Amino acid sequence: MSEISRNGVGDGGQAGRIGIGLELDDVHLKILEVLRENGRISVAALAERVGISRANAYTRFEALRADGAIKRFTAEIDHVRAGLGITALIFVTVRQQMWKQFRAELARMPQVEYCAITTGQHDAMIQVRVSDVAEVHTMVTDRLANIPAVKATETVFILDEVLRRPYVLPSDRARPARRPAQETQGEVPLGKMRFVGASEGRATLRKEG
Amino acid sequence: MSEISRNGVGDGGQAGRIGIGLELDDVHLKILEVLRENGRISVAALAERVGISRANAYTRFEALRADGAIKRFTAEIDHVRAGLGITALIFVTVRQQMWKQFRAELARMPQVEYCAITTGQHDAMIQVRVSDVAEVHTMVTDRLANIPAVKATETVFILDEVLRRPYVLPSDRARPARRPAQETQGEVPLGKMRFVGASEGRATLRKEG
DNA sequence: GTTGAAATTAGTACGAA
DNA sequence: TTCGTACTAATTTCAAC
Repeated sequence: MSEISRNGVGDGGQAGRIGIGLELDDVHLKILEVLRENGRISVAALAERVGISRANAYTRFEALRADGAIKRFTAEIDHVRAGLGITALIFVTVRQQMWKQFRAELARMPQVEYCAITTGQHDAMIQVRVSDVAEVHTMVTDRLANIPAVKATETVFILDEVLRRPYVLPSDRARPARRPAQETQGEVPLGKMRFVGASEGRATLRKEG
Repeated sequence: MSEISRNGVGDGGQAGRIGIGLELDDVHLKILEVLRENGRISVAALAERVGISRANAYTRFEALRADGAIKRFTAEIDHVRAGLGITALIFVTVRQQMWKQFRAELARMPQVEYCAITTGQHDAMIQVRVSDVAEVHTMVTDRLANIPAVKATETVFILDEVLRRPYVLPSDRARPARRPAQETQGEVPLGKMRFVGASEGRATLRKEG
């Protein structure tokens, strides 16, 4: 139910300022690294693992929280054990200028775990978790189809979740500089690698919601 | 990097056993509910919020952990503030019987936050977080395209993440029984609601990886 | 499954480097 | 800023009920 940060594709090129507030240094990143693996670690143990004093750890911990770099702490739950063995992705085409309504309806659907607005053929992708396949059908034909904002949907099932990392951090990609790209440029069938941009009028969608 | 549980679409219809081990009752679910919102809450405070004794809370907390219903605790990090402002979805068509290789390569790509095997037109969806759009291009044409297992890709960008719930739980959908479906059946353009099954041979893919 | 008291640990405050 | 220490509050453990 929480609004989360925007991934401005438009302003991403400039990069530069990481946050309006806190400037994250290596120590901050290391704290985040530890915390995403073990969200329940004590600040004392955190300080030791990062190699700073307890007082410093408390200060930085609070700063990261206050700044919003850490949004919240959560338990990762095994949805299958919790009785929600079915996961589906529903790609939604949304009628323009009806995003506010769409978002409001989403908030009222507890089965929805994630929703992102995307470029490409569809306008949004939502991930739902339910107990059986019939419920997916009910959701799509009963709930989504009744939202005027929804023009069309396409549903696929998730057969297996191969990989889930708590959160990717910049420090993860400690690659030795940028790799020379020409080693592959010649032999790779680039034609099979499609990038799908937004359809017309989508650039303004974010402002409406 | 962690393998996570399978969502067996095939065995989902039978439902029934939630986990081999622990049978989750209402108290367990309430504990999970609290924990997914606040992963750092003390067990003492948890006990109070759930309405049980502390000793009981400790017992159940440990049981949930041991059983695997709680997989881990993690900090939700604002990727934009962390310097990874670009999120993209890459839909991948994987050459059959090369899943093991595909998974191995995935594990070596730190930008990948999530990967799921899906039914439908493509075989897998991966979500990546990077600092700029150029890095997406590099990833797709440089890394993914070099994996023999990858037949084709389709990339879309995430413009906005509208909703993210820590984890959906069965107790969320406290709907008053099953809603009568006929109220909508007549008027909804069901033709616009597509369900996309797996292409041939996909049913066996999970065993290979 | 609950309560209460001991042992441990966490969180705060503050002076010094 | 960061560190180290001392102080206070809270949590966890363990016992008996």
